[in-house]
Amino acid sequence: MPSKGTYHHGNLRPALVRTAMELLEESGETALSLRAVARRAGVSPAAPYRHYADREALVSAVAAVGYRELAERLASAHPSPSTPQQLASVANAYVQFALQRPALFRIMFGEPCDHDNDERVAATAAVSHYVREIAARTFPKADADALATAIWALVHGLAFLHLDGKLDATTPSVVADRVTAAIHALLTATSADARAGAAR
Amino acid sequence: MPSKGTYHHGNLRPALVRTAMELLEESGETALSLRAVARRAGVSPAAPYRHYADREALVSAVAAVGYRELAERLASAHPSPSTPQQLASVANAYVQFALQRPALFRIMFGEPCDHDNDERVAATAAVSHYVREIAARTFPKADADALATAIWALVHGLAFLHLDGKLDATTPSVVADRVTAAIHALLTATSADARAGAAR
DNA sequence: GGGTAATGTGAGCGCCGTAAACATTCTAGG
DNA sequence: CCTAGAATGTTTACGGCGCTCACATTACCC
Repeated sequence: MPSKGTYHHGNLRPALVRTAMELLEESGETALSLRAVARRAGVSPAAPYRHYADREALVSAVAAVGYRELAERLASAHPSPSTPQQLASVANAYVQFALQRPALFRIMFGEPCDHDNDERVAATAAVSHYVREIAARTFPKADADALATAIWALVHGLAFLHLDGKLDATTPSVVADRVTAAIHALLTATSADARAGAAR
Repeated sequence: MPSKGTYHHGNLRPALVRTAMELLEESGETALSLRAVARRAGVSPAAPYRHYADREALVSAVAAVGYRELAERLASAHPSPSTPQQLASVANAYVQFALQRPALFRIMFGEPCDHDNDERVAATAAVSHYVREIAARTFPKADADALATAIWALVHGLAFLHLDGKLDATTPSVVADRVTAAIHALLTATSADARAGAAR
């Protein structure tokens, strides 16, 4: 039970990532400086170094919670998709996440990641595994790895192209339609399975 | 015919993008500072501001030549693809470009782009149009726009996932195989056309 | 040739990441 | 309980950055 003299913050480490997250949503990725985070957390510029080796380490921590939130979002779109439509809705959730939280998404994927961050590689591995599960469940006869890769890449690419305005996105619903259409095209690929499960 | 007293560089504007490009290849994107570019170009830190409004403007110029070089690369993979195999080879060129020049690729796609840069939007529009052409030629009966979007997204996503180590890439040839496999899956999608043109 | 626009310089502001030395608080072990 | 050390936070400082402004130099056009 802290909050006495305020010399020691009491719970800085998690507070830093939370603060960084807020700053990210409010002011974009360029504003995410270690000093700004410290300032907003009410602490001196050097304090964060007691908990994170450098700026990159903090950013990685933020990215890690981003991965978790993305995973939750996908799961809530559909807990365990096994039909093409369900797959499409998960794909949509992925792209919507990217569009609603562009700065976070860019931090997660838009810059080189240090491979020795366990928290981060674990989180991304989880997403990867999740996609693979979906692919295997939806198209049991297909090569799960290849299919999962293709699906993830397609969705990921859609997210990034929209994020960069390369696809003249307008409203979210237009984006959604486009995503669904693209997914639908891919689905038809694994013909045998798709014909059994797809609506049309 | 310059090179007298060296007060005036004589041709700074293009020299800046060239220098920036070199710096990018040698030292990565984080090292691409306006000051570093000016230093290497043998000019004072404030000089670039006579030619580019700010750092972002110079980066955009670099990105624009990146788009042109990417377009050349794709064209040289195959001038005007009209079969699935040719399409796959172009896709491979795209991913290889991303892996061989990661810093440039990230500058092109990994950060928000200002929409009022004519040079840049023109260049990206060219790539977009090129992809659409390929799609239309390879699968004349398909919805060219949707298909082009799906193909570009798939390839773009593959590039980025590899770039971020999300797909445990090993050798370039492994990457190539994966790209080809993914493309092949997508190709089968537009069933009617594909069955006429695909090798199997 | 001389005036004006284009181009480059220098000094300086405020921000950043990071390090080192120092201060305060927490926590175990005697 | 009390004290030594480990944690945690502060201060100060350094160099690099983007960017601006006043000024110097050069090029170009009448």
